[in-house]
Amino acid sequence: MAVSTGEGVTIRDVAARAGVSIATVSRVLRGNIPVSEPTKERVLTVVSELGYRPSVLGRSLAEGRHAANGIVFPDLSGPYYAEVVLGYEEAAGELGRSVLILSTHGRDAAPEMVRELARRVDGMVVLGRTVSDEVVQEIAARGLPIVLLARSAAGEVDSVNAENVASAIRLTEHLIDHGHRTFAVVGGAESSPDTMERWAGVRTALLRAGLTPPAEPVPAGLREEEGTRVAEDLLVAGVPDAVVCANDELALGVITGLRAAGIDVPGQVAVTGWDDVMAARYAGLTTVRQPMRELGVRAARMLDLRIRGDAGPARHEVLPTNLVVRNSCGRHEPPDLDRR
Amino acid sequence: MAVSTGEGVTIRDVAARAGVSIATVSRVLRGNIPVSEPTKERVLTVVSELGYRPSVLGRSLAEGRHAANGIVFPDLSGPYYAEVVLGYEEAAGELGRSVLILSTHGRDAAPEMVRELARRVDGMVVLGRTVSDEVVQEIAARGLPIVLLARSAAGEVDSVNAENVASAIRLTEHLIDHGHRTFAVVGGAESSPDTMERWAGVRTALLRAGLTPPAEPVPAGLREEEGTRVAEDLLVAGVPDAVVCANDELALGVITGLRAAGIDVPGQVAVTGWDDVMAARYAGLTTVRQPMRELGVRAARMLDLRIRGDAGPARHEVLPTNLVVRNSCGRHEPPDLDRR
DNA sequence: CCAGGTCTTGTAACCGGTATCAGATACCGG
DNA sequence: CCGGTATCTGATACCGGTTACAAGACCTGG
Repeated sequence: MAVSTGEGVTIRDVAARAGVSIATVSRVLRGNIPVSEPTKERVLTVVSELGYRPSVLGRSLAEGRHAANGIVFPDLSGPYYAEVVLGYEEAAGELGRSVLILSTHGRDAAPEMVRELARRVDGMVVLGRTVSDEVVQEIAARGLPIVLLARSAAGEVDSVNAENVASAIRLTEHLIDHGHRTFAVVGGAESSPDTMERWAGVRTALLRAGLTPPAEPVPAGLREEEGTRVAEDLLVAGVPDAVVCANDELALGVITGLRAAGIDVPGQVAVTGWDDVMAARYAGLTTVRQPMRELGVRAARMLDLRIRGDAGPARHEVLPTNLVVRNSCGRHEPPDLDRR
Repeated sequence: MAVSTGEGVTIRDVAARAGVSIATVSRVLRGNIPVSEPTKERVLTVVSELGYRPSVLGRSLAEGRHAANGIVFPDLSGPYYAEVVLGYEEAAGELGRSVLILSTHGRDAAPEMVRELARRVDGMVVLGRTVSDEVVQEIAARGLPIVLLARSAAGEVDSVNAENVASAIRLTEHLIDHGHRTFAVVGGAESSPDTMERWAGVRTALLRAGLTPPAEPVPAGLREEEGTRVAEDLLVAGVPDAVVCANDELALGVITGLRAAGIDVPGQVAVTGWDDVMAARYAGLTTVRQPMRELGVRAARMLDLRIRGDAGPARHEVLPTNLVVRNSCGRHEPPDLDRR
């Protein structure tokens, strides 16, 4: 009979009750070394009687691995990181690995928290600029597989990124086609390598068209409130033809701010975002969609390869993105509100 | 000099180099048992020379605890779960605990995955109806602290919930004030205890007003596409005055579907959601806001108490929610687009 | 000068598994 | 009937920590 739910039952209990040594129990359970049929059966019977399940800790200590992956991200607010993490968890789960998450929230203790995480996993994904390159290098040098996501590759470390430059060029060309001539770019800056690439794309397209790119991005956090604040600043500094924002939340905030001041969007100013979050559809925001979930999935698979011992030079994957044209960049005929 | 980055350095290496026993090293590092000043200093010197950091696995095995919490949720898509998880991670992090996540995705293997998670943590939060009560009870019976979130309390288990009934009554009364008389409720059903409570509230308010509540909710998953599908069904079955949806995504889908068929929302039909996601603001959706992040924080704290050995009867926290009136329930003067 | 107490430290037994090595048993052909 | 070889299995040394127990050094008061 099942004596208990299995809590506290150790391999020694099973061995004693089955009249075998712990080594034999281990062999039966792992299945990698042959055990005679009658013995195997006896052990399995006892295992199910006692509800025995090997301790994860004991096994991990003996095998020297955790069967767990980590992922570090700045924050989960906004759909972007949440989707990436979800894709990551799903893929990692299918590969039989648990997932430890760590959100840095820009805390000062972030490097120490990341190091701590590194001691609990067999490999980890670092999302965006959550910790410095030094910390990443230090951990990688220790032999822990790392995959960088949405972050320029540092040294010999694998990375997964969404395509930024080409999409930014397409987006900017579209705006130019609408007749827009003066541009502002908002948000991002060095804290986010992704946005730097986008701004480079915008710059390239403008120069190609013989237009003057903005000197530098208007500083702003990647949140709605920041967008409305920036809108007010733009009203004072002079409103450009087009405002290209680092992400959708920011763009939506800018639109709200401009409209509150009586400015017609897109009549007087075009505004664009990045990511294609759900609210972007309802606000008619022109934006660029990136395969958020897929980014997480790819990172998980890439990491798994390394954990399984795959060597070789660093790999860098770049996933394609899509320009999604809606109304906020200027009216089209007929107004296009679908998801494209 | 620092010989290495600390990888592979064990307590025995430190002990040997400092000329003491491993017990002494352990004592110095834990600080719970006095060690003479000169010895302590010598040990600490070696520790920093070698960059020694105790193994998480070794320590956990010896102490019989993981210093990690788990959280189980159905999915991360949509802001609701993401925000809850984020709040949870933040609070747990401050309490010095790592966070393991598990998304069930409605997989058949979910119970087994949850059991596996349970073997890796000191306690866990179960969100919504991800696994059956039996599994929850089984794990709780094993002595593992569990907190249920957004799920009716099963037996003697702690729980955190957002208030549902009173808000549903307020929402319904508001719709009745608008003059709506026939109602449909969409989505949820038994798979989500939260929605059952909401429907009970709707029912109560309708009965109080002498109106006939809908026999049962229109079945639908909690996603936009499901909403547009339901809208089509409603067109055939006859459109009610008001459609109360289980969450915002669903409501937005319904609105899209109805408008595509030429129905005026809110002119001909009122539609409401639940959660107050970002898109709800841009779509002018009347909804109920729940403190998603705070739910996660409370669950983490409650769990931590239990892990620290706090006994006593099961606790149940209920957090307040807010009715957020916008346009989708009927025109107000002046149209109210703010967040309220 | 000695019994008894305090401080400090080392020894070794855990925690719960895995894996190596060697011994026991059964089977084989010569 | 015997040595040699597979096949199974047990004993035990790990993995890297924590901690109970005991012992040695030193100090104190009677």
